[in-house]
Amino acid sequence: MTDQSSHFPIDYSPLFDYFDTFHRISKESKEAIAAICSLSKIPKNKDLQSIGHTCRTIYFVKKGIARIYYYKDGTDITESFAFENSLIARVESLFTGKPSRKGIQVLEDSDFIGISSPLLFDLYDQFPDIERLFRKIFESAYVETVNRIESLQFHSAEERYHALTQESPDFLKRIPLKYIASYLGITQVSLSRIRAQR
Amino acid sequence: MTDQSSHFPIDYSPLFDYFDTFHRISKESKEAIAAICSLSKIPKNKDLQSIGHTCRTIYFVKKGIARIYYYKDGTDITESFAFENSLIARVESLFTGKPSRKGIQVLEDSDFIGISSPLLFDLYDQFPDIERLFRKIFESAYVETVNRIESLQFHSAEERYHALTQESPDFLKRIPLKYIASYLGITQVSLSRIRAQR
DNA sequence: TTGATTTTTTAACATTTGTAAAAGGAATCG
DNA sequence: CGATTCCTTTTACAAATGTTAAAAAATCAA
Repeated sequence: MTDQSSHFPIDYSPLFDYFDTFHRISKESKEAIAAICSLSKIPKNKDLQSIGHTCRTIYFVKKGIARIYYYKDGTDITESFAFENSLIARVESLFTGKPSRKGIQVLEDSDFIGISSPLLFDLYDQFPDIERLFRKIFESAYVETVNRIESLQFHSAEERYHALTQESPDFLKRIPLKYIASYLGITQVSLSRIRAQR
Repeated sequence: MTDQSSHFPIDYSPLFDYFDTFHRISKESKEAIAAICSLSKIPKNKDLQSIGHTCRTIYFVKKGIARIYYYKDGTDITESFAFENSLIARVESLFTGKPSRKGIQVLEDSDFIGISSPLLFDLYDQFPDIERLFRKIFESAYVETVNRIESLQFHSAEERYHALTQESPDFLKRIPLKYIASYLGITQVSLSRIRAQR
């Protein structure tokens, strides 16, 4: 446990409110989940999880923003962002057990509730409602990812940028453009050009 | 039930062998799944599922190839392919219950085992091992999709083409290039150009 | 506040990819 | 077999995006 994590009393209500939007679970199940959580406070620009380690924690963003990133030929690329009241994990490592080539970096001073994934998966046997809850959560994330493929596969960079600004104006206010560019699959220069026209 | 589907005795062994690679389920669970399956034989170039309908069937490809496709500004775009011994479904409709803008077309004379998804989801309550099986199947599909995003987000068309030819030589042998082009996120002309160099 | 650092924009040019049209090949069907 | 249709390649040109470098703007820290 680092000095950034703690087992001091945590307010789990935002997490459980989030869970409720997918599937309601019993009081006992909530207690079982609470027992495998810890709080992490990470300052701006620091890594919550570093590249090369296997993903063994699913994070709920209580406050702040995080991004999953990796390097392609030395260039920093953002795979995804997570705002308040959402989960973030490097699923390609979480579900395969392999080390991740990706890291999680924090873009503002942020608070996370970390859920130990090995312990969580153990709970599935005893609490079927927890397994169902996370099944639904990841099914929903899967759908989002499929829709993102459609966006990358056959929308122009300009279309993707405008879709982003309309759907999530928060992106522009809170995330540096250099990170948004690679998220959209383009360079920072291209993004500047798109923003300049009009 | 169309004339292309039947409830005549089906050989489920390829399906259950496939399931076993994810999670072993009981004999009773297998029987319960078999009870909600039907066989579909679809001739080359016909649609297995047409655009506009809600996805209520998960298909296992026993023989042949299928692709999920849609139209973007009048252009036919392939989202994904499925070969023998894999599942295919329009998940963005399956998990949301909304009508799909996508269809499933068959590229060779093909045989499918169709699993009714509403009936399958009903089985989850009675057979937790079935829920776990499909949880793992879709987690795995989710991981594939995340990896595909990485490919589309920051690999050039040429890199994507060469990766495809190396990983799945079957693609080139069995799938028309016009479908492969849009799957890679490029035009047919661009693909021809990439193939021509060297 | 000031100076240093980081982020964003701009410019010039190279490369990749798209578009449209035509030609060549391959497959299909009577 | 021949004719038709569909698939793939090629060509020429246009548009989009990448690369590199520098300038401008914004942010950060002392």
